[in-house]
Amino acid sequence: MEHSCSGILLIDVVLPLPLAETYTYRLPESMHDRVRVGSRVIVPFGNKKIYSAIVVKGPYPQSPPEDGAYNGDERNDALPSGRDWSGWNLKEVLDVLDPVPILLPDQLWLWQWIADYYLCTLGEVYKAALPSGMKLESESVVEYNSDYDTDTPFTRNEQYLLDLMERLREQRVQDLQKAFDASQMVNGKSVNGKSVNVLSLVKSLLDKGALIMHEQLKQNYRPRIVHCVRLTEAFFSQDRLNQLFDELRRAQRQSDLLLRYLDLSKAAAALTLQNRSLLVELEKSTLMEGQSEAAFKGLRERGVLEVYERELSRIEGLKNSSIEELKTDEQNNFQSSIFNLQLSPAQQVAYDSIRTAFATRDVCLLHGVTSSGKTEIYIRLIQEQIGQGRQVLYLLPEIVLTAQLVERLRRVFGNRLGVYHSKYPDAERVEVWQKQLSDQPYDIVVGVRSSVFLPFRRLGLIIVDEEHENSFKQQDPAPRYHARNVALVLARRVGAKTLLGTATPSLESYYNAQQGRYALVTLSERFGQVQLPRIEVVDLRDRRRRKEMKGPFSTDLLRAMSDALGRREQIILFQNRRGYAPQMECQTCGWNPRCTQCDVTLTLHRQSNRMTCHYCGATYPIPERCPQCEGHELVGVGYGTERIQEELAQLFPQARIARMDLDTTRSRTAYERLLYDFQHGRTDILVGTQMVTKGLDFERVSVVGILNADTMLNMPDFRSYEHAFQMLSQVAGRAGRRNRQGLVVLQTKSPDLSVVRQVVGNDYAGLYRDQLDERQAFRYPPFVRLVVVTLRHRDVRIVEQMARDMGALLRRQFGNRVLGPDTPAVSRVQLMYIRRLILKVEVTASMADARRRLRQLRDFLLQQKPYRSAQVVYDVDPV
DNA sequence: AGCACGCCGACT
DNA sequence: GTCGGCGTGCTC
Repeated sequence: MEHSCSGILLIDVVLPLPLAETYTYRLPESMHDRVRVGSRVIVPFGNKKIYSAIVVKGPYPQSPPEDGAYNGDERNDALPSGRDWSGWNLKEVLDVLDPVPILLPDQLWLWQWIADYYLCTLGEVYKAALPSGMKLESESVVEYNSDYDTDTPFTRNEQYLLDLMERLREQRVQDLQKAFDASQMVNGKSVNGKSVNVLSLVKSLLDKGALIMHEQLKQNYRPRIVHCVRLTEAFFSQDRLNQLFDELRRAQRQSDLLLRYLDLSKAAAALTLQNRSLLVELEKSTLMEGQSEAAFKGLRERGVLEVYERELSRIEGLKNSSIEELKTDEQNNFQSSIFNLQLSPAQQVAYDSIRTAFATRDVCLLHGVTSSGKTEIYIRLIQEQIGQGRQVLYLLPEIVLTAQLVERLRRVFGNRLGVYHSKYPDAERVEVWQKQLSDQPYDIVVGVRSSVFLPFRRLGLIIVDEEHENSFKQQDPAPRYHARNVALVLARRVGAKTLLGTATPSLESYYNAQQGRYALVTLSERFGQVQLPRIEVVDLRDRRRRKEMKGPFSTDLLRAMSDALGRREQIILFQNRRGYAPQMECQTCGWNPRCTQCDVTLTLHRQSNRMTCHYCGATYPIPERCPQCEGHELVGVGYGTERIQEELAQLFPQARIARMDLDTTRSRTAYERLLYDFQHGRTDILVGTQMVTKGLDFERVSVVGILNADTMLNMPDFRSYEHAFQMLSQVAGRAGRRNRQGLVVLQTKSPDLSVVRQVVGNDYAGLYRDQLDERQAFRYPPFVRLVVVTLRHRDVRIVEQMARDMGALLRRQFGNRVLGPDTPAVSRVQLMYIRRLILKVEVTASMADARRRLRQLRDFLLQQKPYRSAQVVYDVDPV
């Protein structure tokens, strides 16, 4: 088949690397018709590496016709126009992965917008945008050369490795050392306690030709295998099961798990009719949501349940189709109540207002107090969009995306709902992506930050729930994008509406609403006549003086807690520090252990019995004696969640206490189990960090304790009051569900701060007014845009000089809109010294112009000899 | 980001 | 004398 413009065709691609440029490759004739903008291709890059790259331009002829008839792809005008490659020996594309592009034109446009706005490269956006299973990268593999004739002499180690390689066949270079060491271990060899450098052995063997090396693409996509669970033959009888439940009287979790299995698999019907085929196939992961792995093991060992593997077709997940059928009675009731979803009068008014607003406006801010039932309104809006053949993207901050919410939405939307979550296996994300490209995409996708990158063909609405949450902003690797703002840009591009929902709007969004840029809908009534909690402020200094403190607990709080426990109600305690004690101190000389790589004190963790740096993650053993004075008494100072939990166990020995923080929620299952147990009343007190503040709905929580609000109130950040208000209001909102008013005990040393009064009075308007005045007076967002410039270098003197130079250069361009350089509170992380500058750009000024200058400045500075090994990071619109 | 190339310290 | 440390420059 002849392509319309035969001859040599080129394409420009972006690689998944932090490189500013696109790269041009020659497209072999056989691929001419199989590549389009948005396709992935395999290309060689550098000496040996192979990557999957994304086509951003072409295919286009090598030399444009004289008359200039060729315009390139009109959607990619923004990309650098082709240059003359004649005389160059361009590399060839090795393979085409997607004849049908995996990116839609609007997405590529969005990538470019993000790269421009957030001052990063397209490659960095590529890396963030695609699930890793879709970004292939090669790795070096070495192999025994069987054609090799053995007359060259080898050293003993070489011969040893060669023998090993003959047995192992293909090995990844990065795994070799491990394989070598392991083999030596088995053979009881020890080379004077010194480890052999395998890499150099490999190199000499490669030189001698005894080994051969080549590049291999990582096999990242595997067909998805799911583990399914079934009841064994032996227990497939009503009588046998009854007997079993009897045996399991003392194994609560096992019997719960079994009940759940019987429930979800519809075993009841199957058992009554003695017909196995009525059983619904059940994925292990579905069964295990919130359950204990140990309990599962128990049932397996009893021979009750068995596991089998099943390969899933790429698109049609078993999970979705089966879940839809799995309905317990409770769920069925819930479902019908959702389907004839009766909105309360207040909800109805809000819903109508949003619809009216959307008739003429593109963005609407829904300001609804905690527990006002925003989700029901979302569901209505989603149903409406689906009814019109449009798709919906529902963005949530990571932690709020719980099994709880997904199950609830799934009951309404069944297999029209997709979930895009970083804690799910990557294969799942790849599947969601592929499904979105298929002709039967999900109508609604619930997802975290990165789901703004998913392809949608008919996007009608983006819901950004908990709009104020800072986790929508990506912090560390570039692109440092804000998913809410990207969502707004995407929606405008594709003509979709955006709904921002929250109980505590970010100042920016509320300001935009006040300015008339967004419609504003307020929902100030809690759903089902639940009252807002009463907030009692406890003055820590006063209680300390009056000796009314037991460790970190005021007697006020303890009284409220024991009352609640007496009524069999639940309690949430919020302490924003994980670990046992945030600091350690020698009782004799006052010495504090510090991280060797960072400028911070170490946190004591009792669980691991080590000291941990919360900045770089390094851990250290606890020294026996103080290295400074030889003293023996090294004690933890202050309270982290671990210690709170421990003290509670002393104070309330009968209460069941659980802790929820980064350390107890490493895995998704652990996280879900904590929530599940709390929700089902298996836990009385839940102690936790920020995590407990996020949109979790529990029926029986009547007391919320904030142990120390001061850490939040004293942050040296112009947003600290805004953040404190958000966090305190959110955690307070967990208290008080049905028929009883909840109580929040807020402990602080500064009870008179206006922000504390505003939290108590649920006075968002007051907070907004105060903060806005301050932001205006001191020129902070939303009146200016900020760009934080961070400089890092291993050498203090260089970073300091560089910061001064950067300051001078910035001031030459931007005058007094520059603050700094400053030394941040944590001035060194992972051996890198840090300095910081802040640029304020008036919202009326051209941000595009400022960004261009910033790019130039960075390039210029990094070209200076002493600064080459420095890092310059721009954070646009920091949070 | 890799990776190769190139110039200075502690070891077979 | 060499191995190997990481500073520097390049990748279509």
